[in-house]
Amino acid sequence: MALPSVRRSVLVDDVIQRLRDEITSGRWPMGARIPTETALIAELGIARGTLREATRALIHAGLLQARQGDGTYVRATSELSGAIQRLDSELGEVLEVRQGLDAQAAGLAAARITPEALDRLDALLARRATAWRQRDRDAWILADHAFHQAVATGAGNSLLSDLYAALGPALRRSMTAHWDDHGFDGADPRGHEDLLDALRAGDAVRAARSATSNIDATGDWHGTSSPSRPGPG
Amino acid sequence: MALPSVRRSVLVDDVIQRLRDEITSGRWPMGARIPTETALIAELGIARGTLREATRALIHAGLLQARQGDGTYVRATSELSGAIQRLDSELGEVLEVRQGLDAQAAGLAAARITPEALDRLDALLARRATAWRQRDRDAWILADHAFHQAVATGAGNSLLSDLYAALGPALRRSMTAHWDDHGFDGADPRGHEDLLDALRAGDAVRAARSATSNIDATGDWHGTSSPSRPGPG
DNA sequence: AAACATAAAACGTCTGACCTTTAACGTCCA
DNA sequence: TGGACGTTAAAGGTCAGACGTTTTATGTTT
Repeated sequence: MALPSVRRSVLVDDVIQRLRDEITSGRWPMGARIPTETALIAELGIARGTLREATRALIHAGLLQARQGDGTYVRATSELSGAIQRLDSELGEVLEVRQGLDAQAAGLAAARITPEALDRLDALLARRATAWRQRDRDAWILADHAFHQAVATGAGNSLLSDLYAALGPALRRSMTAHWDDHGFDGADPRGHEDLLDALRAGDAVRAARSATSNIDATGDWHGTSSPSRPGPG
Repeated sequence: MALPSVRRSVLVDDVIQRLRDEITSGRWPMGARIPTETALIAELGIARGTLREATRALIHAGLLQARQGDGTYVRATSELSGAIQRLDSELGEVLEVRQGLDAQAAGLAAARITPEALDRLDALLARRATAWRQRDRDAWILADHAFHQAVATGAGNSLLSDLYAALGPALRRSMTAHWDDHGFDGADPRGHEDLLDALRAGDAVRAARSATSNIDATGDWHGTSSPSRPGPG
């Protein structure tokens, strides 16, 4: 017989899917405490061990977080972040990937970003500049990353946006580390005004070039970056 | 008390880490059947439920695959692939992300790829051309993807390479779907000779441009692609 | 009002049993 | 001899109950 087996689904997988749906659908929002094991057992009509296997899978995936004596909470809505962090890549590698995504995001956003998103980018750029003037490291990193993330979101590609978000923690760590090594001298005083202009003009080529012009962790093969200062920005 | 709790590690997490190490270290190679639950219980000195929670986590992550009545097998060495597939992104989105990674990979590879890798690229290109002449869809898709993957690997960035590999299944599905819609007419008869030339010359800018010149699922903002034929290539 | 003791609730782990599926073995018959 | 078939052992899947550990809330005391 070559019939590839009906493969009656494994109960645990159904439960995982069920719990996952509650999270991705938003019925269990970020940060919320999900029902207790006892409650879920009763509602789903399964044994505790089966439920625990399901929740453990989602905990490992990064979607849930269990706290003994307290409860289980929604920690994320995508498994990408956890998976990427488990690779614990080197900082330079993360920056290189970010650069590729940045360029693509900028190019796509030039054609798709909405006026409202452009306004938000403007505000984020202002916050970034303020943090710079005040020499506020954490605020600057946060604003810079929020700007880039907003561009990625403006690209209208949820996979791209999710990927960028998943790289977020590693990127912030990278930024902080770089900062601790070089201080404010190592960072880029320039803003992203040029990129924002390009997005406003709908100029994809210029936007893509601008997005990568002042980040370069590996040698400046993009040709437009200043060779002497390879800093995050 | 503000002491953020010593948080004595949870046993299951230790077990997960232990199993994960066996996989990533290669002691349990791809496709191998891992020891039986009974054996692992004895070796680790834990209860069956605890072990099952650990294995279930890795099963959901895509590293393991359990088959009732048979055993548990190593299915992958990275969790990225499973996480990305669970997003079930639209085909166009995957192609856009691929485009960004392609450009970055090509640019980096121009500076880092080894002569041996270049030879391999040459061979893959030949295979790709042969498949095209013989109108062998599956062989063509396989060779094309292998070429791109080899470029990504040649970039000397393991995160980039892993990401590209993780997108593989979705990309192949995308290719196949595109093919079923358009047949050989929709595909790109051009090869990647220009890209290979650029890599050989160490010309990063040309390599990056060439990598994205003939893929375009979203409008040809890269400026060098022919506007009339948006096909995978 | 602050500090301490107590109890309840939630997740963590263990034990043992039984079910379902698969693979391997051995037997039987053409 | 070789294939078909039935048996059986082994592996993962599910259930049930018990007890441990941690956190939070409660309530009492000083």
